Amino acid sequence: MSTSRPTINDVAARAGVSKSLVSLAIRGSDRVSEESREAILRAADELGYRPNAAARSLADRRSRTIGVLLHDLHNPVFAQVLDGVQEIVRAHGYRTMLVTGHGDSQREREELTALLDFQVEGLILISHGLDPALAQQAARECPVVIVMRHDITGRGISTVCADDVRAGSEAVEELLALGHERIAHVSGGDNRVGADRELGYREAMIRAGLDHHILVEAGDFTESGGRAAAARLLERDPDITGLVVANDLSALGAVVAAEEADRSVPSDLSIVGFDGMSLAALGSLTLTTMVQPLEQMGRAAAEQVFRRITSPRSPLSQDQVISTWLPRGTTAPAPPRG
Amino acid sequence: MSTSRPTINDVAARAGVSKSLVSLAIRGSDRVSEESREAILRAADELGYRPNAAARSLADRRSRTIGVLLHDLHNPVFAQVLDGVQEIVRAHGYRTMLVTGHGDSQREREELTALLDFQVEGLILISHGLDPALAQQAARECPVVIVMRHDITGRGISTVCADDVRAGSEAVEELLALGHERIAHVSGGDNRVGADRELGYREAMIRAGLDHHILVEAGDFTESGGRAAAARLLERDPDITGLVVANDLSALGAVVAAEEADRSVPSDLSIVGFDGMSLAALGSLTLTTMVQPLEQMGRAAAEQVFRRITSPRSPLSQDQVISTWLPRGTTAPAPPRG
DNA sequence: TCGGGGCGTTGGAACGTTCCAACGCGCTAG
DNA sequence: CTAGCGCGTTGGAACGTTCCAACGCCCCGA
Repeated sequence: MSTSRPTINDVAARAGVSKSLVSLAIRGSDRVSEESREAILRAADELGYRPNAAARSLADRRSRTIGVLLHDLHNPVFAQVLDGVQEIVRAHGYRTMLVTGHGDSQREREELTALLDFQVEGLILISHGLDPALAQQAARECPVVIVMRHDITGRGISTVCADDVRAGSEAVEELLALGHERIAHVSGGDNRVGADRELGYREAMIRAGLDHHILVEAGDFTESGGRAAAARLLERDPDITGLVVANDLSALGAVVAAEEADRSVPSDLSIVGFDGMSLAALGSLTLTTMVQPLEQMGRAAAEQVFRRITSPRSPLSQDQVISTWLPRGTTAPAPPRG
Repeated sequence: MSTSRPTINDVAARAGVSKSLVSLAIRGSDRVSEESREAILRAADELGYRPNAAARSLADRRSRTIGVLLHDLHNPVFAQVLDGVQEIVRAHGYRTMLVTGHGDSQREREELTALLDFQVEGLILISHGLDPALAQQAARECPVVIVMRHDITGRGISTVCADDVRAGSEAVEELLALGHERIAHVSGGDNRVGADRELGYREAMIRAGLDHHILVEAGDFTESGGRAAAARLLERDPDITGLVVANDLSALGAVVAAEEADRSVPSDLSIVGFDGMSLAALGSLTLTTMVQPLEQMGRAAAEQVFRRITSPRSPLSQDQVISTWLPRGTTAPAPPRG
């Protein structure tokens, strides 16, 4: 027993067959005699043989791995999308390789590079801040599917998104139906998802003839960003009764800001988020939100990747999924005019 | 330009040098002349050359990768530990390869196998349900550090844990100090972390002479499990005024159960969690908890892995970190006896 | 003038696997 | 009785990289 790992050759020697036959047996080929198979598997077991994944992917020039770039792991929304991705990837006998960029473009570039160095056969990008150039460059080397933003296009890029503009409008319309008029918006910052939801907000306000009540402060999809932006809004216009916040995490922050400003939710102030993250259903005040089918988006993305892997000429898709209104504890009819 | 990727040989041909020199130049060796380096880097750039990680780790016999097994990604606690791990791993110029087992032992075995096939140089295991045999087997192939449970030992295994027994006791003692006596416990189920926190609870109750008020229901570290267990406790003994819940996620569930049982938190019922997960600080009712230094635990684990990689004979450590009481919105003095 | 040393450079071997063409054997059909 | 076939098996080449021993060259000192 030497210091380093046993190889296929060691197994072959021990079983008294050739390395080729060991290779076949290990992979479960049916063209190996029962006798040989048995001897080989026993030898492998006795030696503690473990196939070397690097040598494998070098020899067959494929890694059987899908790379996934996530914005970060703290927003549980990404975990939900990832569950959908993993389900499909595993069903295909592939593995996922997961990296996060923490919203830092330089770091996202490094992580993406590492994935491509690993010869991932497909790439799923789930990061609202993503630099389009990075995605386009990656798409020259393998199929790329971008989740949650549709504004990055190019050769080899498919997308899976929600109907963010419409969802933005619907959030407003539901508040209108509850009698709210002074509805303000905490945006998601400088990225397409945020911009779309904001656009939906603005359009719905205009359609309702409430242009003059349009009021927006920039958040950044984090809880603290949402809290700060909501605080600024409540200071700018104390008469606000409705708040459409760009995502659930920020909306949770907005709830805190509301209470700090002595507004009780939902009786004084209604708050709506986006995403439907599972943790927002917890706590004493469960969040009203525009739910996105997160796992389904993950599954759709993975399926598209495999479609493109198996037939590279298959058309690029631009999937869109539907968000739905989920009223919970943070919305109520507008208070009577004061 | 063939259909497949350019290799080091293509770069060499284009730059008019040998592949060996390209290899050196790409890795930034200083024994390459300025002239050659320039020609090589230009050629590589023009061809879109990308080093093949599989070939590299095969030739090197090292992957420069640390494997991390996470229980799952939905509990943000794991993301926090992971942040600490990544910080150290990146500082060493290594990469992390992340997998999750979702608490399924069979799946954890598969994922661990895949990591070992990839020749990870070290392994960090963060999963309370982990099968000890898996860890022990893995430890025969590379350094293993287990986070959050100290009961798995063996050759090649180090641990990084919190002082769970003491933390369990301290949670009780803080409630005692607030005047509570009927303090019940939602446990974390069949694993060591849960068992330790429960033990701490029991010991503190006994020390306080409150043996007869010891009351435990089993949760499973999830929000729904915590909710159900808390509901059972409140039904078994309506006079409970304090609830020590095995982790924050379950404690959030317990808050919901309390409200469903018409108990207001914290005036009727005080609730304490464990972990200090960041999302528990959100919402209208921020959770009182025994905080663990999660990122620090991640850093400690990664540092221990590298210590063992660089000097394999270095001693196995059993790090313990300190949990601290963090009073927030879910605890209050005990209500007067009814 | 020549020998030696350093420096930039080189080809070949190795890493552990998969693929491929080809082998020998026994069996069957002609 | 033999040609052909299928089956289980085999060695060698390939995958893209790193490492190593050795090369030629130039410069310096003797």
